[in-house]
Formats: sequence, C-alpha cells, structure tokens
Amino acid sequence: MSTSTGPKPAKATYHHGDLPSALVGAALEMLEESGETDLSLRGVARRAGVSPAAPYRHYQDREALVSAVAAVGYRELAERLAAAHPSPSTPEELAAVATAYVQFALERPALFRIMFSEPCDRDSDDRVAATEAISLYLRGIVERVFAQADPEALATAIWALVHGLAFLYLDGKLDAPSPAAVAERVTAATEAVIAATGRGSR
Amino acid sequence: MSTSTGPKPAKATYHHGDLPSALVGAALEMLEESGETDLSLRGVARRAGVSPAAPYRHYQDREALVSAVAAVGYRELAERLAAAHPSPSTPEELAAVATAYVQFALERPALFRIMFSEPCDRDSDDRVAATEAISLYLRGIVERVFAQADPEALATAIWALVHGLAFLYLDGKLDAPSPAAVAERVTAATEAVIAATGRGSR
DNA sequence: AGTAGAATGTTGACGATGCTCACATTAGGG
DNA sequence: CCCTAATGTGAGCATCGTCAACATTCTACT
Repeated sequence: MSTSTGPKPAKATYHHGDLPSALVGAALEMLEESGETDLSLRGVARRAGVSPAAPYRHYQDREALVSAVAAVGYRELAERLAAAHPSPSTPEELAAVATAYVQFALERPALFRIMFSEPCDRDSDDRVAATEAISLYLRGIVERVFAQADPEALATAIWALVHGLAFLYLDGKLDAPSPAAVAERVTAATEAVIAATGRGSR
Repeated sequence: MSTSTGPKPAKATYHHGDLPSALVGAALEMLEESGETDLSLRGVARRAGVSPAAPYRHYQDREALVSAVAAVGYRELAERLAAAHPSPSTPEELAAVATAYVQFALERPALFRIMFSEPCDRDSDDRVAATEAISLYLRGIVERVFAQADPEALATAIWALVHGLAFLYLDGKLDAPSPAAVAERVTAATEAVIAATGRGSR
C-alpha cells in the first residue's frame, strides 16, 4: 500500500500523491508544535503546501479532517497503552496502563483534546470504531484481571477515573509537578478502585 | 416570559445599563438553547442588542467573556451540588452529590464544556477561584466522611471519577439511556471507590 | 497510440468572525 | 451648565470555512 510514510523527495507530480494523509500529518505536526487545539483548515492546507480549497477534495468538512486526526490519535493511544503492558493481568499492570493513558494526555494535550473535546461522533466511522476499540480493550483487561459479576461497570469506572484525571490535569485543576508524581497519583487512585470491586464480589 | 432580567421594555438609556452581565446572560441563553459550544462574540453582542464592538468595553477578549460565562457555570454547579446535599457525611450522601455533578453536565452540556474545555486559566481570576471553591468543597466532604490518612488523594480520585464519567457521557462514549440509569452507575462507581479507601486503612 | 472523462488542485469570491480604530453619545462631577 | 471620561457605534482589516468555476493531471477505453 502506501510506501510507509514515503519520503517526499521532489514534487514529481503536480498532484500531491497522497494529500489525505499529508493533511493529517501536517495537522498532527501543528498540534504537537503549538499546543493549540484549534486547527484551521487553511493552516493545515498551507502547511501541506496546497491551496485552501484542496482539502475539500478529500474531506467533506473541516470537521471530517479533524475526525481523521482524532482517529490517528486513538490509534496511537491504543499503541501507547499496549506498550505500557501488552496484556495486563494484575492490578499493578493495570495501573501501568492507566498511567500510560494519563501520560499520553499530558504529553500530547492538543491531540488528546481534539480526540475528546468535539461533540461529534455520528459522522465519522473511524472515530467511533477507534473508541469502540479502546472500550473493548479495557473491558477485556478488566474481565481477565477480575472475574467478577459486572466487569463492564468496573471497566467504566476505571476508564472514567483515568479520563477524568487526565482532563483535570490538562485543565490545570490539579497540579502536575512531575511525571513521576502523576504516575504515583494515578496508580494510587486506580488501585483504590480495584481494591474496592475486587473485594466486593470475589 | 422572562421575569428576572427585564424583558426589554424600552431602551430607556442608550447606554445599556449593565452590559457585562447582559452579555453573560445572553451567552448563557444561547448555550442552553443551541447546545453548541462555540460562542461567537458577535452573536452574543447581537443577542444583547449591541454592536459587535461593544463587548470590548467590558471584556478584553472573547476569551474573557467566555471565562466570565464559565465562572457563572462554576457557581451554578456549586449550587447544584449543595442542593443535592448541603453537607454530606455518609457515603450515600456523597454519592448523591456525585450524581448531581454528572447530571449537571448532562443537562447543560454546552456550559459544562465551556467550563472545562478551554485550556485557559491564568487569565481569569473568577475561574480559578471558582474551581478552587469546588475543590475545597469536595475535599471538605471527604475529610468529614472519611477520617483517613490521605483525604486529598481520595478527593482527587472521586472528582476525577465523576468528571470522567461526565465527559464520557457527554462524548457519547457511554450510553446514557435514562437519568436514573446514569445515577445508578455513578452511585455504583462512587461507592466502589469509597468502599476501597474506607476500609483500606492504609 | 490517443483521447474522453474522472480525479485532483487552483483562483476567486461570499459571508462570518475576532479585533482595532476613529467617532458619536451619554452620564456625572467641577 | 459644560467638560471629561465612560460607554456604544461604524467602518475596516485579516482570517476563516466553504463553494463554484476553471485548470491540470491521471486512467481507462477504443
């Protein structure tokens, strides 16, 4: 398929080659650099070296572009979680995954905001699928770690906990002195929840 | 008919009287009506019956206006929590407050998003003060309910849990079939956390 | 091959927005 | 009673999202 982020040696063709992913790439770069969450379609096009109207050949909306960016974010989040531990089966390993979630949010705040801040969903299959994947992943972990009556409830609680922690940090409602301190806090909170439900129906 | 804020009997004075709060009021109305989170300064001015440049006499920025709106939101959230239970001292009462938090978010999604979605904080004293108040309120409850070693950690965990739940509902990551179901879910999750730390006796 | 037609990209334009300036109006204090 | 500061207005600039008309390139069919 695509030449794995094919190097762009020279603009051999006047047709950009792969504008859709070039746009998403440009958008991601801009998000990382500026920390700003408002992507302008024109800005992205500019960065990709095309005219302001070019993106409309590939994305119906500005929103569609943003959704595509968010989808990439979801995929990278998933990778990150998997990297924290490929298949957690103890509370400690689960806590590691939870910490990875929050750290992802702190390291790439703009992207994280894009992923969750927009109300839309119905329009983008990518996005829905991606969040579905995360949800299933989490539930799978919980089911594996705790053989209890209502894994969905626990999975939800943990996701919410971690998600809320991430946003509160992002919004400066909690101080984040150092990554280590954050990790500790996340671990403590996560294990508290685990302890609760583990005891409940075990 | 609206009662408290004078309908619009006659523009007695050409100077609007109290434009700052009129603007905030207009903004709040727009948020409730349209569910949209993007307030345009011009739109708010239009609704308040003034020219697009008028707001700048009272707010430095569009952001400053939004921050003022958010501050009102924080105050109303605080009222709502207090209404759920003025001074909770049992896990059940705490759960009621937690549920109120999530319900506030679901009932006034646009306002809730405004309150938390914007990265800003340094610029608006109102906002900082308001969130500080919520934070202290929560911590106070936790300290009263649980005489344990680290009330701050628990307070943080509960806030994050509730906050995350609210956002996941808002973003459609969790289904919210009925308010009752939401309340049940929130209660369950909250009590799980409470049970953990309550008897954890770290 | 050569050409028609679909893809893709560009220009130019429209309306809306945030924001600023110069100007008009009003409210109060000397 | 008028002068000054506070407040609101109007016009204007740069940017943005989006569209329609036009230009260029790629693909496929004969």
